[in-house]
This record gives sequence, C-alpha cells and structure tokens, in this order.
Amino acid sequence: MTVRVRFAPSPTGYLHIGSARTALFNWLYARSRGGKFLLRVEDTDLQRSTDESTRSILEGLAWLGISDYDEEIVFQSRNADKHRAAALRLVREGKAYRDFTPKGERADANVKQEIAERARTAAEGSGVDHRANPYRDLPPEESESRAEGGEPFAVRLKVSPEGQTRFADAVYGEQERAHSEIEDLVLLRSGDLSPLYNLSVVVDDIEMGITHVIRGQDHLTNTHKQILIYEALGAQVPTFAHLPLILAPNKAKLSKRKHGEVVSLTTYRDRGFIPAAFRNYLALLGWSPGEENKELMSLEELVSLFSLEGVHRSNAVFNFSDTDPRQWTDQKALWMNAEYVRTMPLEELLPMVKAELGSAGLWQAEYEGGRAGWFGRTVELIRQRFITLKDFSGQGRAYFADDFEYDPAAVAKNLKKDPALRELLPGLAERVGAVEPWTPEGTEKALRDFADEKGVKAGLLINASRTALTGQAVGPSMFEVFDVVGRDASARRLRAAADLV
RNA sequence: GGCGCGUUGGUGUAGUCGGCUAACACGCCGCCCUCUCAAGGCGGAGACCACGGGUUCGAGUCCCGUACGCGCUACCA
Repeated sequence: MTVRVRFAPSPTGYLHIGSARTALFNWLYARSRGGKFLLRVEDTDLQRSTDESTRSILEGLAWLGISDYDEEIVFQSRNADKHRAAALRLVREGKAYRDFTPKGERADANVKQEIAERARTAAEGSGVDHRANPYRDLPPEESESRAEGGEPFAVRLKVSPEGQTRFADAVYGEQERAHSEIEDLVLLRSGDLSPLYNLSVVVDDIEMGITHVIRGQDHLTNTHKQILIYEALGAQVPTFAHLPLILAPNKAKLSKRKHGEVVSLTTYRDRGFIPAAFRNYLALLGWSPGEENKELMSLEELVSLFSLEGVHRSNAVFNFSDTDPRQWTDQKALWMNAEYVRTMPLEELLPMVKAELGSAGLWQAEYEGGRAGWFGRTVELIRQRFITLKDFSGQGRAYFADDFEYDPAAVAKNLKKDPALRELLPGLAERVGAVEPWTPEGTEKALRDFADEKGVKAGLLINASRTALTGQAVGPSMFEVFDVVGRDASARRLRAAADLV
C-alpha cells in the first residue's frame, strides 16, 4: 500500500511556523516512503477563510521547497454535499440520529469556562446528559415525519455507552478512551445541516485515500471521535501520528496576537533567511535523527533520515526574546542560517544575494556579465561573517554602492581615535592609489611601508581604512577589502574619511 | 471539573536489552589565532535527569504516587 498523506491548513491567516513544520513532516514522510503528498484547504469556515490566506500559505510552502503536491489541491468547502450525504446515510442506517433539541446560543469567548461549568453540574447530576437525549431512540418513522414537517434538527452520531476506542499512535503509542467519555457528537448543524469539522475531515480523508494522518498533538484526544466516524462509515482507519506542539518561551501557545511576526513563516523569508536553513531548523523542532544526533542536514539527508519513530512526545519551546532585537527569533535558527550563508555552495547563494540587492536597489546587470567574477569573489569574501541575506544590503552595502553610512561607533573607534589620521589618510590614499599591480599583497606592502615611514602602527591605518572603505568597525581582512573595493573607490574613500576624523 | 499527554543544563536534543564520573548543538565565559569582527582550535561555567516512594547488586532508563505544564472536553477548526 502506498503511503498517502496530506497537509490540511485552514486559510484563516498566514502560515504559522507550527503548521509549516506539520507540512514539512508530512512531506518528508511521503518522500521518504515513496508516497504521495496532498494538500487540502480546510475552508469550511466561510467567515474567516480568505483566498488571500490560501495564497499566502501556498507561497510559504513553496518558499520552504514544498510545492510538489502529487494531486490537485482539494478545497474542503466544495465537498460539503458529500459530508452531508455521509451523515444522512448514517441516520438511515441507525448509526446517527436527528436531534430536534433547539439550537442553543453560546458566546464563543467563554466556551472553555462553560464546558467546565457544564461538567461540574453534570457531575452533580443536575446537568444535561447527552446520553439521555430524548431523540436518541426516537422511532425512525417519527423522526422522519418530523423532519419532513420542516422541524429543524441536528445530526448526532450514536456513540455506544459501553466499550472504548483504541488506536496506536505512531508517536504517542497506544491510546485508549472509554466511550463514556465521548458524547454523541454533532455531525451536522441544525438548520442548514452544514457539516462539522470532525465529519468533514474523516469523509475527506477517506475520499482522498489518506493512509497516515500526521498532524498536531492538539488533535490527539479528538482522534477517538474520528475513529468512531470511520467505523460507522465502514471505512478503514488510517494510521495516526501526532506531533508535539511548538510553544512560546513561557510555554504558552505561540499566537500571532501575543507573539507577533515571529510565528509567521513569511517573516523568515522577509528577514533574509535561506529556505534550506529554516527548513533544517524546523525539522529539528520535535524530531531528531537519533543515534547520530546530527543537526546540519541537506534535504536528501532529511528525507532519508526522517521517521515517525524519531518524533518525540514533549512539546518544544521556540526560544526568542521580544526585548532584545538580536534575539528576535530563536538563536539556533539564526546560527543555522549563518552557517548556511557561509558554507552553502556559492552558486546557490548568488541568486539569493542578487534578489536581495535587487530589492535594495543595489543590483547591477554587470554583476552577471563583465563583473561576474568580481561579484562572486566579493560575496565569497563577505558572506563569512553575515547572518542573513539582509546583511548583504545592510552591513555589506559599501561593497555595492558608494552611498553607504558610517557606523558612528566605528568612526569613533577607528577614525576619531587619532587626530594624526587627518593627515595620514590622504597620504595613504595617494600611496594606495599608486599600487601596481592591484593585489592584496601590493596594498599590504604599500600600507605597511607607509606606516613605517610615518612611524605609526600598521593597525592604526588598517582599522581606519576599514571604516573609511566600508563604514564598519568589523569586516574581512583589510587587504582583501581593498582588492574588492577597487583602486579608485579605495583612494576616494580614504580621502573622504579624513573629514570624519 | 473530567479525560488525555508530557517533564534530561537557559533552549533544541542524544541516551538501544537498566551499568552515567549524564553526551552533542545553540547561547554564555576564557584562551589561542589576529589588522577588527566573525569563523576555526582549545578550555570552562551550567543538569543531583520535576519531586517522593518502590523493584534491583545497580534506575535518566522499569513500576506506583504527587506536583507542574500542555492539550482536549463546542451545533469552532
């Protein structure tokens, strides 16, 4: 039997990193088992679902490298008739029943409270016992005629009061739940008979031939209800694999309202992450290859190493600080991205740098033409200490443009430190401008000779040059910088910097 | 309230059949390298493996209980 999995987001917002990880795990599982990866958009909540959101989710997945769905995308809202038919069939078979109880209003905000409250009164014996629903055993004929008479009804699954459902979760192991814990769940809403989540999911998964349901742990307990529906429908129950949740630093649920943009996948794209790096990081949240315990993994390695057995059961904390901008997201994610930036094949990085420079208005066609060699060398030189793609247009701006800013701290440290630089810099400019041939060795010799002549330390001139040429206090080996910035620009910037002393 | 799931340094994790003086990565600190900062190399701080019992010659690993966290419990998804 070939593996068939699906990722089923509801399009009510951007792609949450937790959902992105669920999608990734599904995808990895499919690819590692030679299976099919499908996508189903759960847009049954018409109020909150938007096309915009669907588009953004698709975009996010594509950015992660997941755009190879093996079949047409399924839109759940289009299957409502099938869902309804399935429930009505169960009514006919006596596995579900019409509940003519008037629909009660409930305030969404207090649901949890209400649930606890109801449970408490039920325990005292004064509450509503769904098992005692008067319509549960209504004679079929009477149920039928009342329905035909136009009386509104909801459809509930008839859950046997005895026994239990059980299943072996591929991650959490044997799960068991007594039927007495499960009420007769509503399948179809009263009035318009629109299908509810648990029904829709099951019917669609059956229809799509899903063999493995890989999803967040928040669905673990409800799985029993879904199994009941599978069984009533006479369908084969798939294998379930629930994934641990991704939590905020205070172990609360990660939410947009409380945690802002860190939870949105597109943030990572917009802030200069390398897709492969973020994917690699995401894969490690709640999963590890075990034994080897390695962390930097290529897509191929991820696919070959991935297994449901390696997924763990405890929730993972996504660590970040909302006060320290340097820790705007998990430090390990940042570290991993830097690792990718400096070690990935240059030819794969170049197009990304091009895009970044392009959006910053720094791209020039000749970087791909006559100056392609120079461009590659420059990127290779500066990538070593960059963290994100943004750095190429930020700290790296001076390598691609003349109008860059001087970091005040760098100016104070390297230029204002010694007033003598006011005279030295123009002199150095002249020397450097005359270097022949223009090589790192050539400029180094010129600069060191000049320092000797003037009786100053070479370091003074080197550090001053760094700030003069790049606006920064830190950067690559200075003579490599001279080389890449070029003779004319170097001399020009050295002279200009004299005014900053 | 009920039911379920979880608990290894700040974070992510490793730890097969019980032998651990508890390993790795990120982060942090120091040293080396050095024209700066990274990277890299070396070293360090940081966990009595939530707590309490039990089984055992021996428990992070097995059993029971407690605490804490999370999830579900809806005519939401």
